[in-house]
Amino acid sequence: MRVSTRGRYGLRAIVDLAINQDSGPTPLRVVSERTKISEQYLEQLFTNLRKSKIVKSVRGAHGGYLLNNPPEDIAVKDVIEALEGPLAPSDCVLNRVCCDTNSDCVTHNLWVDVKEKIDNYLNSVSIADLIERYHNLSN
Amino acid sequence: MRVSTRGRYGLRAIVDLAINQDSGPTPLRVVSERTKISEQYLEQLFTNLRKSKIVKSVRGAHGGYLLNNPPEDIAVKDVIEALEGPLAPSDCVLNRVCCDTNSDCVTHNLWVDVKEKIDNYLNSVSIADLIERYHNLSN
DNA sequence: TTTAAATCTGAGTATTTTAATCAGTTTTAT
DNA sequence: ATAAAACTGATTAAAATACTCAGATTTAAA
Repeated sequence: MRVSTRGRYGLRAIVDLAINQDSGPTPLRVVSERTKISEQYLEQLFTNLRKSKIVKSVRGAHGGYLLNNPPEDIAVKDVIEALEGPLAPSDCVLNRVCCDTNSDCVTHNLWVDVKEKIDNYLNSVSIADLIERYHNLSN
Repeated sequence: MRVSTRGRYGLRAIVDLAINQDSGPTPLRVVSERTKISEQYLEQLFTNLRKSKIVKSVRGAHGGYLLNNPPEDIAVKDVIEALEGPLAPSDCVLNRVCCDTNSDCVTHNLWVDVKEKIDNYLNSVSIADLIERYHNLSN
């Protein structure tokens, strides 16, 4: 039950973008320096984030990435799903066909419920929330 | 964010044991037949379940496994943790040292909260609950 | 007292997933 | 022109997962 580095690194990168978004597009070189995530790995992650409309890109010299929406309107769930696909404790949660070849097997609904709990929570927390909570810690 | 087959298969095996526990110890051969999980893989899983006191074993001919407690008193969380160790969306949730080498990094508390949500839910559902919910579906 | 059914033990292996790199091409401000 | 940046697709290395294999040990019953 682990979120992969794609999701975790990507989320940290998005938070980094959010904090520094005033100064125009941020190149991945800079995000890489600040987050210590390799630039090439970030490129891979940002391909997904762009396709999912979490960020928009500015190509060429002085280009970089910008958030496509204000941090208040980006849920953590959006970012994680962009990078990892739908969260599912078990494959049977996504497919019609159940894990047990029995369409209403004993444990199927449990995993559906677990997914719902996680989805609801990650959908309730925005990038702005993360930043605010972080600042509150320092007080 | 997936529960491995260890956890999912193990849970199904425990439910199978719970349903059939009246008739004395159940050998893994029989659990294997009913659940379609290979007997050798079940052996591996039941080693963990026994060490975690979820089941007790009766060795020798006519032996098998029994639940160590009534199904009402076994939480799904107990079974999953016995088979997979503590659930953690990120390593930093378990270690003192945070993912970001910064002891209060932006995303750390998020993963702590996710773990808490999952733990609380899986702790609130017992094996007896699973069976009851399953029977209700058939009505 | 042999036999067969079962748990128990530890190793080994094949597959899949994850994490990351590599080698470029294309775009664009200066 | 040049340099800085996004973009693309392939490849590789490492780790985790999902098993299997080959036995040793225990015990009820014939």
